[in-house]
Amino acid sequence: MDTTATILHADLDAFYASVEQLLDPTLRGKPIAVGGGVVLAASYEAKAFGVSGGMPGWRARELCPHLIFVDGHFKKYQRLGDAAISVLTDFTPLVERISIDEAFADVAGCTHLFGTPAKIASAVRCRVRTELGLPISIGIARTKHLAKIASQVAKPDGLVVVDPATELAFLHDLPVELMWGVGPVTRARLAEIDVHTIGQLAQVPGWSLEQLLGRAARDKLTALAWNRDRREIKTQRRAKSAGAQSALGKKPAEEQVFRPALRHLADRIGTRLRARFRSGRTVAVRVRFGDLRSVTRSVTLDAPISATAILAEIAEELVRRVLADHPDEKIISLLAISVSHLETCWDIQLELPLGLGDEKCRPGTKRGMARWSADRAMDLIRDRFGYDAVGYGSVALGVSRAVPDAFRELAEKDL
DNA sequence: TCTGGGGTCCTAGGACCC
DNA sequence: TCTGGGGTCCTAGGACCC
Repeated sequence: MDTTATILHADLDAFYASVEQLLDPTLRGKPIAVGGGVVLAASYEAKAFGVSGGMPGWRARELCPHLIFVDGHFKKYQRLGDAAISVLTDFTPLVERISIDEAFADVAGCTHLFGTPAKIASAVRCRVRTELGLPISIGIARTKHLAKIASQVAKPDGLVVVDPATELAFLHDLPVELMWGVGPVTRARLAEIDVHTIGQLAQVPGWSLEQLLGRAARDKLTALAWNRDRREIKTQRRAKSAGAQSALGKKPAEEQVFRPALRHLADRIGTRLRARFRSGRTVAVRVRFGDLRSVTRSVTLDAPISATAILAEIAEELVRRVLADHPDEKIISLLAISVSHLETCWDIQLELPLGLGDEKCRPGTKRGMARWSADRAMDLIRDRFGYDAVGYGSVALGVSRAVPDAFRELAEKDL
């Protein structure tokens, strides 16, 4: 077993809000929120009032009357997030990016070049601060789980090293909600049996924990509470599904509402899939009603698909099924489509110029292949002239964009 | 004043096969 | 006629993460 702490977890502090304060110095030191209807990110000054991401704007203003709302500079987030990650990759190629603003790195192989992990982390923090102007917190430990917790403890703008000799002592005093996999529901369930710290969790008998949380959760949490995290750094991760969703406000549950919305979602997903020569066998829709309860329906096909029109037709049929099963629901507030069981079809790319489809990969029929080709032609036009140049544009469909596409793209994983 | 959008993983029941 | 058990896949719902 490794006895030295070489895993870094680096996490940009209040990332979007920090970028906005960087771009506009008059915002520094003030409570700000990126977004409007919904808070997408809050500065530390705003968090001090209880403002947090995902919160409705009116609620945030209620908590913090002087809160300043700013529009996001989403393209800049992507560029600065990439730049911060590339500071890490200047030290080691063993970097696992978790999201726009967060990554693990294993520096075991480069300490002879750059010094101790703590020294490397200090250098990373210094460079991100001076070159990009952003605060970043880093945790260092022997495992990913511990490093991640350490970076949370280090925030804001700090560095915490967990000495391998005192890991359990460090871990066991902390509240359970710092563990990866413990959210509001699990935290509340644990509180019912008077378990609040990771140390207390570690003492709960296995059968009791299984009864409370299920077997997988028990196994995961006991492993983490006893510091038996065996996860390795994964430099390449491909998405297992691709989806898109759109909040609608309160709309009547009718064809003329959900058809254009589903077209637009199917188009977004199809475009992404085709760009990476991916397609999927399972299509799922989610319909959220007026009271925010939601229902899903899915279907698994014999052959994978990626054509917008086919995706849209299947999604429409699934939504009709949902509405048929819930005849009393008159209002829908959100629609989502997700495609999973993804496969890669490189051969379709090679044969496209000849107008031929590979029997294994095409969606069922010649018609499917024709649609794929038409979609690809549209994709190529958009690559040159922009997304709205052609096709089922959201404007043409009367679909409102609650959130800019640039923001959506920040959360997309590699297909 | 009523809550965004991108994902992953687990559970439980049922169908179906051997 | 009733009995058995294991494995895989699909579906719906839910918790969680960023």
